[in-house]
Amino acid sequence: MSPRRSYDQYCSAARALDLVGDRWTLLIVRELLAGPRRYTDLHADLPGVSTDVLASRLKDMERDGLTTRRRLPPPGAAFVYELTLRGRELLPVLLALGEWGRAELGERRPTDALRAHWFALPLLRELEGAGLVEVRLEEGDFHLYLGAEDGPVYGDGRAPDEPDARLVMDAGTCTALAQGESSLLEAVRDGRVEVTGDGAVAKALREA
Amino acid sequence: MSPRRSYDQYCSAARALDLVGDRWTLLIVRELLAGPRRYTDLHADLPGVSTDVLASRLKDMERDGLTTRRRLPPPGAAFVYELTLRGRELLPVLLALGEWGRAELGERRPTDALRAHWFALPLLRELEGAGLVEVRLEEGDFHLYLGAEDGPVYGDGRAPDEPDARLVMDAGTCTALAQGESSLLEAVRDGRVEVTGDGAVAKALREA
DNA sequence: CGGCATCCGTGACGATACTG
DNA sequence: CAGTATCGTCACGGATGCCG
Repeated sequence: MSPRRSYDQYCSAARALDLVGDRWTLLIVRELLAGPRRYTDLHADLPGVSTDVLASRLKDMERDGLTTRRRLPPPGAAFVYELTLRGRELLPVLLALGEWGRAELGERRPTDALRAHWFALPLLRELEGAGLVEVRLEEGDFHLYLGAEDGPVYGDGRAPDEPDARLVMDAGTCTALAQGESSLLEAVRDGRVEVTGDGAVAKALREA
Repeated sequence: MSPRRSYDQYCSAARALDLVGDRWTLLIVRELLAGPRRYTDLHADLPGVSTDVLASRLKDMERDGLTTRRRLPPPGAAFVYELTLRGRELLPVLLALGEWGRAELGERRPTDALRAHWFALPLLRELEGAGLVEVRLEEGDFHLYLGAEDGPVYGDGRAPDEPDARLVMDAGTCTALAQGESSLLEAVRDGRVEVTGDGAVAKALREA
């Protein structure tokens, strides 16, 4: 629990940084945009964060209305952390940061951790309103909920229902997309992304 | 000089936070969006930052290509710090943070510092493409460059040239705008903002 | 006087160990 | 599984000193 070290500036950006400017906080938000996660899962997908800092951040975020802590129903009764609506509204902040950070991404360094759903953020803006999209990579699968009013923005693993589109690509194509070196449309056109599914987006992508 | 504490994640948002996630960095960017500033001016407009941290951040930012250090011409030959193009590209990040932080702004606390040009950020999106706009508040004046390809995004004090529009408002109206409680258009319509000038925006605002 | 560098006390951070 | 406890280290904030 931090004693709230505020910038004490009457500026909305400074106020935002008072709440989400601490180390790890925005990356926790990025993880929780994938839906409810348990403490251990968060810790596993945030390599480098110490257990006490993660616990402290989750308490701060709950106190500040960004997350809620909920007990899962009996079989497997664990606690999960979940973004509130207010927390999910941080998506534009992460999108802006991710857009800016593309130029710094470069090639993957040997020390860089990687999770499949981290590729969700750069794809979000290219698939606006596409419904449910499943993406299969060598590193794993994830899915995107596009146009959803509430609930998670993306999720780990395969889509829970039949997706409107399914994208299969190799690691190189995926990193090129993440770096902004090529657009999704270009990658599809070059045959580097295999598109299946019956949704409108799947058809639009195949026709392009 | 920091030994670069990276998140080591192959994610563009994490990469961005590697560069601008340290305390004070994004607020220094906010200050430099107002154009070249001297060390002492930065220190004065960032109450709470210690001298060594400010010097260290400026070095890091220069090394990372966000800022440049330049010597002013002879009369008053001081060093000024200035954003590079890459640094100015952080504007969308600050806009997203500012938009999200509006809900946390509330009334001004007794401990809150305030500078007139901090009100520039919330006004930027409401005056898109408006040219040169001067704003006069009780706390001081500032001006906005809207639609400029490069150069500062806003500046302290009155506009250097005849502005396309000049806005005069009281403190309450300005804080209401900053909080998003009312739009600029509404405030003009309610007679809480006095609009003068011959530019297209000035006329459009007056007619609304 | 502007632009830092140094020193120092406090607190945040990261790693590991441990517990209900 | 979900954290708490402990500890060494480093970053931060404040004050002061130095040097052009």
